Order: sequence, then structure tokens, then C-alpha cells
Amino acid sequence: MLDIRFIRDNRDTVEGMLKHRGYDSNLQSILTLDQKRREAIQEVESLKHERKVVSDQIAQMKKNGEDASPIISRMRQVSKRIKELDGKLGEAEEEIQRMLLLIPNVPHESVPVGKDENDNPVVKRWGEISQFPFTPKPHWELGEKLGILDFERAAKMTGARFTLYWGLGAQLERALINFMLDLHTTKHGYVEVLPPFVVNSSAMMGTGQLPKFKEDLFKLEDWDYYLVPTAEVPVTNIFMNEILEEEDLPLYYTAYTPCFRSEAGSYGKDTRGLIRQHQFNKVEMVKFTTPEQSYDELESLLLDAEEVLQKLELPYRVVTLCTGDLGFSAAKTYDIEVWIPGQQAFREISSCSNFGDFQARRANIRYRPKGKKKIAYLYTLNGSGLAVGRTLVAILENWQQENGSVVIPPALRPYMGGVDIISPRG
RNA sequence: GGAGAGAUGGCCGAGUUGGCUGAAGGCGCUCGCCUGCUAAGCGAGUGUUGGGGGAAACCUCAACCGAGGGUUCGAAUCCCUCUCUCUCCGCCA
Repeated sequence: MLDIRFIRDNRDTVEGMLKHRGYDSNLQSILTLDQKRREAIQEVESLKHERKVVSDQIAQMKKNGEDASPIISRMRQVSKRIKELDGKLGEAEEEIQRMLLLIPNVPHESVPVGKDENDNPVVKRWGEISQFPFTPKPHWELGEKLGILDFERAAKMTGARFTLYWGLGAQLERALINFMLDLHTTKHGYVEVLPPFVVNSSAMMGTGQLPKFKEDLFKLEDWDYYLVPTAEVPVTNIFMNEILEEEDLPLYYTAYTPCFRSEAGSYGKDTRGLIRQHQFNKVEMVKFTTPEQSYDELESLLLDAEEVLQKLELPYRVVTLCTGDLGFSAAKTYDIEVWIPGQQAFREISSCSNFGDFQARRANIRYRPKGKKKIAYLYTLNGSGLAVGRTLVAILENWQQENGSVVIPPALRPYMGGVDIISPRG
């Protein structure tokens, strides 16, 4: 959420920035409403002041045994008027809030201007694109032949876009989760948390999924509860309505959760395999920082995510999302894209973003800057470290052998009880 | 699911016959004094949000005692609804 005062004072800048991300903003209506609101405040507050003073008078008069009824009946009118104005003011404030919640974040100045994903500049490449002396198979073919992925049976009990993992496949998924969490906690300094997998609407509001992207979420019937689409939601909202001390920042958290997404509007895309599921596992990293250090923290967050792929020896590249491709809440985002041999393409496996104070303002997460009196909104960041299902896809496809077996990357073997290869018979 | 108790400032904790209580007292914290060091002691200060003014320091007004409504000239105090916490019973991994 943007600061209404910032919009008021920097209208042209805000409009220009939002235009770059393809958002056609009409700030006039919100500013008009804001003007009205401030006028109403002045009127109602002066009446409240009068009420306060006169009420004290009434108390005095009663004490002295005087007759206060003429003033009381006059104040009755004043109170009535206050109630009216307060009602109108409340409506205006709600309307402003509603509008603010729908305006996307302003991109950071370092974000390249562009229209869509084709304009995302590649900023880094790592590893050699795997060369095979045979035609690499897609992971669903490998997974089914190995007997570790079962899409058909998952569809019986649930439906499309769900997967049943068997045996070493299930173990591989679990190994990846532990491997990632251990890397972030022991080497990168993150504190592991295990949050609820269901959150309420104010948490969804806080991180920006609501009110605009309701159709992407799974909601529990008759409850104000939603299945988490990412651990970002519960973890960022840990400090909702709290004030932290600057000396406690930055805070690093990592969490494993399953993620549930309705994938509305993606009917034709990635219909086979694990790439696009209604439920997938993810290890997330979340940071709470001061504004000053946040962009350095974004760089190190990216490196923390990259290291997972490096240890698994999976080739990838990093792109900076251009203004037109940026997510609703983000000020700046790097996507890590891993090489998928079966598709001969790079596919997103992690998204690392700085949200500035956008989420903090929504979730009301603040900190006390050292040496200053005024409290301020802190900055939130998060990144996947990594999407587990897609990591499993990348391993199957990049580490596949001609006979359909898959070698386990060495870094992962301790987590696989020493298993170093998954073979069709195994 | 049934019965009961509670929710006040960073923390503890007064205030529930409605009226200078944004809120006593204590702890903590900050600054100053004092002290050979530490501890103790003394003095001052110490919430948030919004409006208005100011270059700023800051000044001023309003709101906030779980949330939202209501009664009243006036509500932390009375009434209603909701949320959460705790205790007991039932059920249960």
C-alpha cells in the first residue's frame, strides 16, 4: 500500500511509475476524496473540542447545583451532528483505504522499464547447459517410469494438478526440503519457523494477495481462512501490528510450507507434470530490514537462493523483472530460472523480491530507528529457496541417464540415506 | 460442543456508585546529578495515529484502555455483538 501523503505530494511521479508497470492509475478520485476527508476532520474535531469543553462546564454546574438543562439540550444537537460527520468521515476513510489497497507498488529506480517478460534482462548465468548424447525425457515420463510420480492416481482422489509421490520420489522431495532448510539455517543465518498453513483474510491483505487476487486462492468454506499460497504470507505477517527495535534488524526467517494456488486463468499452460500444480512444496526465505540496508539484503537473498542450485549442480540464469512484469506488491524482483532439458528452456524456480514498505504499511509492521524519535515502516523481502517440486523436476531432467535412471546430486545423498541413483527397477 | 473468568501503556498493575484519568503506583528504558568501581540513591523525561501550523526542533487540536456498535451533555467505567486468552466438562491426533 502506498502512503496517501506520498501520493498527494508526488502525484506525477507516482502516476508515471505506475504507468511503467502497465497500471493505468486514476489518482484524481482518491486525492479528491482525501481532500474531502481532511475538511471533514477539521469540522468534526472542532465540534468535538466544543463538546469536551462544555461537558466539563456541565459537570461544574451540576456540582454547584445549577440548572444545566439549556446547555445540555444544545449539546444534544452538537452530538448528533458529530455522529453524522463521524459516519461520513468513516465512509470516506474506508473508501480511500479500499482504493489504496488496489494500487500496486511503485517500482524501484533500478528496475528496467519494459512491457513484459521478454524485456527482462538476464543478469547472470551459472553452470553449463546440460548436453545429452540422447534426447532428454521430460520429468513426468521419467517419474512415471521410475514409479516415483503418479499423476493418474492423484487425479482419482483429488483432481488435475495434484501429484502422488511414491517411494524414493517422496523421499527425494522430503530430502530437498531438509537440505534447503539446513543450508539456510546453518550457513545463511536464517531462523527456521513452521507457520500455520491456513491464514485469515487480514494476513492475506497484509502481504497483498487480497483484496485483488482472491480468485488465485483456496478458501475454506464458512471460514475466514485461506490455504497459504506461499510461506511469505504467514511469515511476513508474524509481526503484524508490532513495532520492532532497529537493533533487532535485520531478521532472517526460513520456512517450509506446502503452497496452494488455484492457478485460475492458466488452463492451457503446463498441463503435464509437476511444473504447475494446485499444491506444491516450497522453502521460503523472509527478511525484515531497514530501508537503508534492504537492497543489499536483496542481493544476498538472491545469492542464498542461488546457492541451493549450485550445490545441486543445476544450471540456471537470473533475470531482473522489468517494470511491466513486476508483481503487484514488489518494488524489485529477481527471478532465478533453472534449465529444464525436456523443454529446452529456463523455467522460474525462485523469485526474490524487495517489497519496500508496501507490505509493512498494509500489515502495520514498524520499527524504531536508532537515535530518532519517529517510528517508521520497515522493509520486507522474500525469496523462494526454492520451489521444491520444480527443483525435483530439474534434478530428474538434468541428472537423467540414457536408461531413464536418475543420479542423485552428491550434495543430496546424505539426505537420501546414501542412495545415489534412482533406477527403473529400484 | 457445554459452563465460567478475563482482555488497560514496553512489562506488572490500579481504576467498574460515568465527569481535568492518556490514564495512579511499580518495574523497565533515556538523559542529568551523585558515587573510587559495581550496586544503591536523587532529579527530569519516557505511547500511537490523524488534522492544523512550522524549514526544522517543535507547538496545537482530536482519537485510541481487545474490535465494532449503542445509551448519555459526557464512557476505560453502563448495554449489545464479535474476537482472543485462561479454567472446568465433553470429544479427540
